[in-house]
Parts: sequence; C-alpha cells; structure tokens
Amino acid sequence: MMESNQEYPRMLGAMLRIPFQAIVAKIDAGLRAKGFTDLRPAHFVVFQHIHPEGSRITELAERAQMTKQSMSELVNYLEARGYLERQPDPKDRRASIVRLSNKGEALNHAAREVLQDIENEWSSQIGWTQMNAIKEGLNAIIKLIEEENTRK
Amino acid sequence: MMESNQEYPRMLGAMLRIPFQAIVAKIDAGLRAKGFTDLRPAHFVVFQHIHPEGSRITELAERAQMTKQSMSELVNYLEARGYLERQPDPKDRRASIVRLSNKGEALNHAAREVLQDIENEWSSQIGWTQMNAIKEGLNAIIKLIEEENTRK
DNA sequence: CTATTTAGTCAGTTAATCTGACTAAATTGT
DNA sequence: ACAATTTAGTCAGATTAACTGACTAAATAG
Repeated sequence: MMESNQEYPRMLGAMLRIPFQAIVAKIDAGLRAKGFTDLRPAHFVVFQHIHPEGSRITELAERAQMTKQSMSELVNYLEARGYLERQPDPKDRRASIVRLSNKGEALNHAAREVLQDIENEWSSQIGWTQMNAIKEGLNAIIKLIEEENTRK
Repeated sequence: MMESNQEYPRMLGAMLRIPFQAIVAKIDAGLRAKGFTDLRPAHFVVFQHIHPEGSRITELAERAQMTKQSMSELVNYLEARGYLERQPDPKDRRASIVRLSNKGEALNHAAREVLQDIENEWSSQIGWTQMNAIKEGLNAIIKLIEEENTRK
C-alpha cells in the first residue's frame, strides 16, 4: 500500500490496487443482487482458498495468512448459514474437512460469473489482445512470487 | 473476491490480488526494516490518498471509501505520532487541512523506494517489455474505472 | 511408550469500521 | 437579509475482524 496518489506518476501498487478493489466491489454488489445477502467481506477469503475436495481449517488459515482461530470463526459462520459442511477427517481424528455445500457451490459459481462479466466488459473496451497481455504478465509475476514463497 | 482457487484456471481477480498482497506485505516489512514501526496496515490508506498540498478528512474518507469518522480516527493516530499535521482551512472555518509532516514525507518516500525496488526486481526477471505491457494495460483498465465513476 | 508436535476450540482482548446524534459554519432560495 | 438546508467534523457507542494465550485430544518422533 501507500504506493501513490494522483500527483506523482501512479506506481505499480496503485495500478494493481485500483482494479482489484473495483472487482471486489462489483462482486460484492453482484452477489447481493443475486440474493446472497448474508455474507460479509471477510468471508470471501474462505471461498478464495477452499479446495474442491475440502480443506482443513489450519490449511485455510495458512493460505489466507490469518490465525486458525480467526479462520475457525469465519467457517463457523458460513457453516451455520449452509455454505459449508464439516466432515470428520478419516485419516486424522483431530481434524475435520471443510467443504462447500451445494449452496456454497452455487455462491462460488455466481461469483465466477460476475467476475467473468467484468473481464468481458473490460476486454471489449481495451481489446482482448491487451487483456491477454495483462493476464500473461500477471501470471509471470505470480510465478515469481510462488517461487519465492516455496524457497522459504 | 472469491475469484479462484488453484483447481480452476486462475481468474482475473486472483491475478490482481496475489501480486497486490505480495506488494503490501513487502512494503510493510520494508518500512518496518527502515524504522517505521508504529504504523498499522489500516493507516496506509491515508498515505495512498493524501494530496501533497493537503486534503480534508471528508475528501480522504471518500477516496478511501470509508466513513469520515473512521478516517478521522486514522488521521488522529498519525497526527499524534507526527506523520501528519492539521491546519485550519482559511477558506472554510468548519474544515481543516491534513498534510504530511516531514516525517510523513520521509515515510512516503521510503514506501515508494521499497515499491520501486520490487518493480525493478520483478522487471529484471520477467523482462521490462512485459512489465511495461502490464502497466499500460492496467492503466487502460483504470481509465475505464475512472470514467465509470465520474459518470455516477 | 514418553515427549513433542499438530488440529482445533474456548475465552478474552485489541483493532477497524460502522451508525446515530450532535455543533458550527457555509450555502441556497427567496 | 435570513430561514432552511447542506456540509465538515466530532463524540459516543456498537459491531465486525482479527489477535493472543491457555487448553484438550490425537498423531508423530525419539
């Protein structure tokens, strides 16, 4: 953060932040419009990181860079409202596996739909070539980040 | 948010989120290393939006998409620690103008330095051509977002 | 087969942000 | 000119988000 304000040339941080926050706001509004009204921004992080075959609380917490206590709270909230299900892990009786319920899958699908619409809208205006260049470039950067993380 | 997890192809939201969060973490660590240890992540938003000639609380709140009460608290914290100064606005006796102190300028400069280092590091690995393509593309998207905002 | 690590919960705390009610100054409409 | 409305900011209190510390029970390592 703290990367810029309009007086200086915009720096890379702001260039990423502005479209990212626009996307977050649009997904939030889009989901609300589609009837998912009981989610708060903090819950999104669970859907971002959950694995289709289910994930453990600890794993989700680590991926989301928060404590397992905090993640536990988010998962409890979403489980209580029917977005997630907990199953005991047969391999490890201390652990449980959290997975999307049908409702959770529906939410996920709706979110992806909204996001695809945004991408289509932007692409049609700036051109698909340029959008592809952005995506390729960002994926290259992500590769660097992931390499750095695995080295640690 | 909620744009992806590794099982599906990564969507645009995640492509922006991952490098953005990496940048935030690096700036946070970099500033800490440079001796700015009394800032919390929430405060960064003030520096992102403050104008070199000073800004009003209301203006900062609007740009940061939060209430003026919340922004007021952030500004109070930073003023108490010497990063910001408040002056009465001569044009409007209800308002005050918040601006960076010398210490605040130093912080801003340090943050920009860290960010430039990140950009240089990434560019040298993916190539400056590709980095420029990303930046051009993101700026085109930002232009769309800004147009949409002004239409509202 | 004891010692340590790991998965998760419970309880309490701090940080971040919000809503509502308010004051005083500025602006608008007549 | 001046009443009505809007705007800038604060104060007080509530809610949400995330943290630390202490704990239990199961798994793993020596």
